[in-house]
Amino acid sequence: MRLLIAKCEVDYSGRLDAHLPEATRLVMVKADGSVSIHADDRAYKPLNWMTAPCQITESEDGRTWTVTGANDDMLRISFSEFYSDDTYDLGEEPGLNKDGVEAQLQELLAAHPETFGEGWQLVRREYPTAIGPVDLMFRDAAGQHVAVEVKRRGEIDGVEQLTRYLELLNADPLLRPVRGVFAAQVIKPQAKVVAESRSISCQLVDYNFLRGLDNPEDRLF
Amino acid sequence: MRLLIAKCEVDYSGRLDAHLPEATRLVMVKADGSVSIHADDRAYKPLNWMTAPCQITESEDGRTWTVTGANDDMLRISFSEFYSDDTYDLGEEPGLNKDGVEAQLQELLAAHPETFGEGWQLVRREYPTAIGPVDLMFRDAAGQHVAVEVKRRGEIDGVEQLTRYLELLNADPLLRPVRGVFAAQVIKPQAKVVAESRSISCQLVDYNFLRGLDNPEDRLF
DNA sequence: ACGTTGATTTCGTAA
DNA sequence: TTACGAAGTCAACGT
Repeated sequence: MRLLIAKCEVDYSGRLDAHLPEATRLVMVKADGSVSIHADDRAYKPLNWMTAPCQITESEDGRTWTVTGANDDMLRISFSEFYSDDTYDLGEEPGLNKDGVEAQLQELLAAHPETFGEGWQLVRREYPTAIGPVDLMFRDAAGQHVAVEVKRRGEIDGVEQLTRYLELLNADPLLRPVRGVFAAQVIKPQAKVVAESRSISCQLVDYNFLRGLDNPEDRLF
Repeated sequence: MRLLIAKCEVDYSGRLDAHLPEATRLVMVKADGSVSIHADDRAYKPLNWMTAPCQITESEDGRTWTVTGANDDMLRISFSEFYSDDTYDLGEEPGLNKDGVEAQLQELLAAHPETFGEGWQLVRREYPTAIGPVDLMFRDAAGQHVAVEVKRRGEIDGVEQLTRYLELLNADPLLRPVRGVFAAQVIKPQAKVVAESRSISCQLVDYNFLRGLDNPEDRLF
């Protein structure tokens, strides 16, 4: 990884055109060739960047870099002053472990249909439809189909999604009638209102509790 | 801006839980207090981060940082070795100018109603409704109102948005009937299916061609 | 302060 | 490879 602190001007042209007037910034070149230009605020996002794979061409005097990427993307950096220029070997990145995302929630709910009610049985996860897969399809104690949309945070989008699925599923005489359940760790009031106005019931899910069912030793009490 | 190259282990807990095993990484602390941890690949995204506002607390021996943000977000960085530690004053960031985003597409389409058909006339941009502005409102050759939703990339969300507007507009006896057109540089197949099932027509837009109409000198041939 | 919308979104995953 | 949905989405803008 090469870290440059320098006064520079930047032009990007590709999916859009963008220009950065001259100022002092951090220019980061990573081992995969990617380049990013950071200002002294906003943790997450560089002002400009080029994702790998890309190629850096330096001008003879080293004052201009032309970075070309896929699809005519081009980044041009014109340096007017260098304050520091250091290169480091960081070695292998062992990678990030995440825990608590939607996929895990879906997995846990598939394994514990009783969360929704007695006698529920999983039909399948990612139940396919013409407009995409329904997260979970169950049959309730009475054998009626129930489509479940799983979200970490329940917002209106999720209700819209489930509504589209239900429209489609209820057009199928072999499945009809299909109920809908909107399951999430938190459900925004607006989403709840919209869901209920469409007879979709809402189910709050306790991720830590469900995880505890599978790993009783992790359980706190 | 403070740049640390160090061997470290990181734990994040907040909206999810995440763990980074020990490895050498770049830790960046910006002037606004935000912290990000970068590996030697992926231009754009840090492995872990904390957005401002947040507070950094160093342990007595300086080997552990606890960064706390809003909403119980916490990042804990445990350092085992420091390779470099430099602080720079970058000064003011004059800011980024962009060109070619949705706003421009909307502007170009407003100036060129013939993109949609002969005899179309613009009623107005950002046509106001109770649930927000419609990107473009036209009258077609027959004088019928047409609401246009403009996107750079046409996905299902945009169709939903337009659908909500159309519902509302068609409830107004002075406007009714209002047709809908979904205009984008690319339209995803699923979005197209949903749009057409609701009698919303799809219009692909060539940004460079439209821009060429206004700046004939830029045109290539 | 909150909600909505766009983004050079990026990133993962399944078809 | 493509296409779609999620993201610790982030960030800007309007109410």
